[in-house]
This record gives sequence, structure tokens and C-alpha cells, in this order.
Amino acid sequence: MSYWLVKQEPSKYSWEQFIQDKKTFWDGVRNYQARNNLKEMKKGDQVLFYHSVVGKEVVGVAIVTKEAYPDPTTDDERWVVVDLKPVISIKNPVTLEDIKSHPELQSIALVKQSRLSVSPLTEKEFNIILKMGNTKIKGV
DNA sequence: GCCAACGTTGGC
DNA sequence: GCCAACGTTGGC
Repeated sequence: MSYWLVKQEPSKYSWEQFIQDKKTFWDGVRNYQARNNLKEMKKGDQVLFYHSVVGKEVVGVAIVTKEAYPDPTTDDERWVVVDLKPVISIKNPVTLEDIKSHPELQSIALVKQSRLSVSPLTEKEFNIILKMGNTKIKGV
């Protein structure tokens, strides 16, 4: 089981939209590092959903339902997408400020490399963020 | 809306 | 293969 964080601008694809859709394929990744992370995702991995630019906060948890496959929105075979399904909304969204001020979250990619749209998290980091959001995942 | 940081592209 | 130029992202 791995943990990830994905970013999206809510004006492009918001968590609320995602909830309504019940699932989505994560397209639009055009960065090799992010792409490589996408390829590493396994079915059942948990993914934090972060709103960039507007809000700048972690708003929900999703789960990988289908591993990387070619991006259907482009002919360019370099790019892949994964399928995600929303799991739970975070009660108290965890802001970038919160993350930056937490001593154990200083080294996550969201802080160090703000432009990377798909980044790995350790289990510990994942759990800290959930806890800060006052959110528990059923059965975990 | 600005600008710094970063990644990518393309000329040499 | 290097590096300057350019485009994009995202925090402020």
C-alpha cells in the first residue's frame, strides 16, 4: 500500500465535482516526474486530493481503482492516467499553511516542490494530514 | 496580477 | 550534450 498526493486547481476539477462524478480518470499530467509517480500507483493506494491556487488545502481522500493506462485524451503515448474514486471528504481541510507549520511535514513534495502535481507520501505523513483534518478512514 | 521557480525545448 | 530561451505553474 502506498500513499500519494495529487493536486488540482478547483477551477479545473474540484473535489466537489469529483464527488458528484463518483469517479474520474486522472488526466492532464504532462510532467515526467508526476507521470512516473502515476505509473507507480497500485490499485487500492490512497490518494490525498489537494486544491491548489484556490483554497490551497487538502480536501479529500481518494483511492486508486485502476492502475496506469494510456491517456485517452491524447494520442501521445508518453502519458498515462489512473482511475480514482472518492473515499471521504476531509472534515477540516488541511491548508498549505498547516502543512508548512508542522515539523514532520517539512519535507513533503507539496512544500519542497510545489509544482509537482503527483507526489508520494509516506504512511506517516498521510496519517498526520488525516489527523490534522480530523478525519478517519473507515476500517483503517 | 505579478513574479519566482521549475521543466522543457531547441539551437548550436 | 550543453545551455539559453521560453512556457507554465502556483504562492503571494
